[in-house]
Amino acid sequence: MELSTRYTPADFEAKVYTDWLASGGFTPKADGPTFTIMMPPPNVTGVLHMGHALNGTIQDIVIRHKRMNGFSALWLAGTDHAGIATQAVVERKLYEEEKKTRNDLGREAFLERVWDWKEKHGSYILEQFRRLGSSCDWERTRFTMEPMMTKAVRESFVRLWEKGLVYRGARLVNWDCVLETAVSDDEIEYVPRKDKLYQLRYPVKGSPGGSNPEFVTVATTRPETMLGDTGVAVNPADERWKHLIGKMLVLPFIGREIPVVADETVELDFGTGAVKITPGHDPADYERGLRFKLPIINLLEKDGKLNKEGGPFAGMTREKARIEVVKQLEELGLLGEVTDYAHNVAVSDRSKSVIEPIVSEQWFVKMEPLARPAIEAVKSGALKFRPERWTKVYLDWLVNVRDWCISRQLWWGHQIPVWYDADGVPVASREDLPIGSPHPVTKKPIVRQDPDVLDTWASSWLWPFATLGWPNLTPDVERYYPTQFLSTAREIIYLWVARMVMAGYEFMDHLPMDQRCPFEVCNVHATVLDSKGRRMSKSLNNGIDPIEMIDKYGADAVRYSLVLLTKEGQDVKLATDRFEQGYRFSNKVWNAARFVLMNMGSHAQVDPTSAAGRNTIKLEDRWILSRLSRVRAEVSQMLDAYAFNDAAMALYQFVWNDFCDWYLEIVKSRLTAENDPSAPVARGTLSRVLSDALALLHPFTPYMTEVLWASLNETLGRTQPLLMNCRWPDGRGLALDEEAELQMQTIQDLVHAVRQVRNLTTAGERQMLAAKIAAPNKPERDVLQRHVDTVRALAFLEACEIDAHIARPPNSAVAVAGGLEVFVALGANVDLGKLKDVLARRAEKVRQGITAIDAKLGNVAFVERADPEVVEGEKTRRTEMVTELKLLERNLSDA
RNA sequence: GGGCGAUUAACUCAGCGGUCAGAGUGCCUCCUUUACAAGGAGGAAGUCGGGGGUUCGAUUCCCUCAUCGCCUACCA
Repeated sequence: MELSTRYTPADFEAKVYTDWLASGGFTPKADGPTFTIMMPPPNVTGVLHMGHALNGTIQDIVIRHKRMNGFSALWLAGTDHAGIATQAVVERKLYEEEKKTRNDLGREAFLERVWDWKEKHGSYILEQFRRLGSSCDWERTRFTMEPMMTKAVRESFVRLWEKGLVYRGARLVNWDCVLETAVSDDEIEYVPRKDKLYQLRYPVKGSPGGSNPEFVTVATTRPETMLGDTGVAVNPADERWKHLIGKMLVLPFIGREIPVVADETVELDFGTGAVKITPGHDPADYERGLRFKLPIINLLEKDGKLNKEGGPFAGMTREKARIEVVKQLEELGLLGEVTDYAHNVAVSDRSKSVIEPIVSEQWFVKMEPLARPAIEAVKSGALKFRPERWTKVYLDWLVNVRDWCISRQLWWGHQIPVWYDADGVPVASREDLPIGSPHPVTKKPIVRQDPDVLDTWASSWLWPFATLGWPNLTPDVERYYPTQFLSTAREIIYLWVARMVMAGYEFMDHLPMDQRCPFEVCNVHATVLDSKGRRMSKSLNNGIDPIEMIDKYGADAVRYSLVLLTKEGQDVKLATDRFEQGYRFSNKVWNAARFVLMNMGSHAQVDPTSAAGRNTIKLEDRWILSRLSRVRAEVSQMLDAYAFNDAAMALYQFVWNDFCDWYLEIVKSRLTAENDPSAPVARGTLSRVLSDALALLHPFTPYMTEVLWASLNETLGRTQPLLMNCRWPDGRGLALDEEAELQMQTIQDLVHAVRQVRNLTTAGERQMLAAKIAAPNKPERDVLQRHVDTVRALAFLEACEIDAHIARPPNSAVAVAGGLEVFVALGANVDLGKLKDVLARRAEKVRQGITAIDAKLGNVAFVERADPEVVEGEKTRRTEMVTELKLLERNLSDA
């Protein structure tokens, strides 16, 4: 295949993906140990954002790495029906296009619309994951509302029901008056708002009327809720109100008599020190109400209008009622101060309407018994968080876990599998109970199913096993559960992660306890922020579209950039130009591969690790193979430890710095020279290093490496499977070669010094590109003399003389590298000031270094207590520095 | 109010008890040499947020303060 000079991913990404699918796709092989990842199912309404792209990249790196390591690797994807979000999307569309509400259509017809929408748009985000290169087993793609999930949801619900963990009760829930549904605490956001703080006066029962009645003054931001007040709380230590504790107040408008109670949680210095208690519409008051056994009064209809409990205000919207209540209190002289007040208001995530806490009949799940094993899971080490600190977040939530309100007044979702007889006796059932059929317990006819649906998380908490076929103990359940790795965003640690762990322990009870935890590792990935450090959000319109970036730079570049930028779990500020780093790297690999390929052809190759290879191998070959050996081991170990950033960095440096900057440059002359006896082994080394490097890079940049792999196979006439299905490099024949690395280091230091001095002068100032090098140290001198051609080529020299001692030529530029001196002769009238400055600066730095070391070595405590190796190291370094300083000083005085 | 994280080069970030503190970008100088100019060679650039402490030794560990961010919480 002809490779373009520039890396153009758009040319091949789609084709490569097709090839992957054609080769059998990403279905895990039937044998071998398994490794499973469950993708957090994105909302069907979702569009890929940077967080998804990062998380998709992480999971794909892991699964490809495991696949190459011989695991039967399953990455299962799917989407979440996302109750409120999806229903809202379809409702909005319905209204925009037909001016109809869901009630106009009726439940069944509306649900058909939602399914239509899902069929049309529901795979969009998974297509986007595919563009990223995600190697999910698409044959096993799931949806949280498909029949097998429904079966699992019912099974889990009925089991909890049978254990007495499901209960129905009048409880305070967050009510969305626009969507007319309860929403969980997790679906609420708090927005700062400027409101008024009103003081209301409640007359004390039996106090003299007329001009000087006695009042208790309370403060509130929601005066209309006073209609539902059933008490007033004061702090028992409050001198202002103490004497009224136990007295009754008369609630204006309603005339209800309500007690003054003593409650230590009332702040003395906020408002008036007296708190109205509205158990029906305030979470804190609800708690207080329970404590003091106060009646609960519900003031609101489902749409937020006041019901008959609102007395004269019944039928008004809550906004109107607020205005009216205040007005009429004022007229009665019962309104105290009104002050400006800034506070946070709870708003529904979906509808953005103000949340009303409201008492409502809901289904709940008792969480405490479920939480216990989930807590134990982290304590026993069965579950590990990465970064570790998230363990605490997880535990804090579980230890203080509150019962889970699982009913939602929506249509889109799993309808609660509870049926009632005519007396309203509920029963949960795995199978539908048709109307008229006998109630399994009371034997009376069933009259209706509960109209509510379950919270979305009541299906997604079953994701790790329901997607495999549970409650049936299918071969997939047996084989792929429990999973090994979960990667997700921090904000769903409670919503999803903790609940999956609970579900695993609760429902996978055919397994022993130590095999029930649904995943071994929970990786909490970084949050991607915009360049100013704000969250990327639709409302701010500050998001960077990953697909746009893929179009521009390629999926590999997007993946590599994200991994290079995100150090495990640490938030990352992102700007579009950051993707250039990944692109440049991809381009570099691409071109390095092109270079290798164009030097292969039909030329002879010798495997550098073979006996024949060892006869003709040269220093640079040994060196790059040693570096390869090192990076292979490091990357393997880092990926096993899920240290993606470290692994990507190590590969970046190996490919760019070691392979491209040094090895390719050194080896060029051997490849172009005619009949160089060391050329075949150079080619062998090139193809070995490229092969291994492509394989090591494959999990990170799957598309590009696959194309280059195919080209390499073609050029070498190799028959090899797709790189995706190849084995992870095993390091066969490779070993660390300390000697080669040390000798190359000497060459690199010298080349660097020559380039330095070269670049201090212009072409006109140099008589010729000739350097004289003084290397008094024999081992160094031998290495350099043996590789003088390499030095000459890399330092762009025409001539190079290396000797033990060389007198400094007149009018020459000097560089000092360790114990080496480099001289480049210059023309007669060249100003050497610039060169002297460099030497002087360097000398100063070395002098400071020596002073610092002397201070350490002069410190008795250091010499006695520090690690002997450290002391020895300091001494060695001192000797080297002294040598260098001498050379620097000599050359400074000469010049 | 509690908890967590961050503060290192102009910018974005690594490092995290002991080699004169690193990368990418940007900046300066030079180079069209046949893998790559989205490249190559070289260079400048940092009292590692402030203050204490532990230690022979602190950017690294502890305390504290400051600033920014996130999560949590019943100040009505």
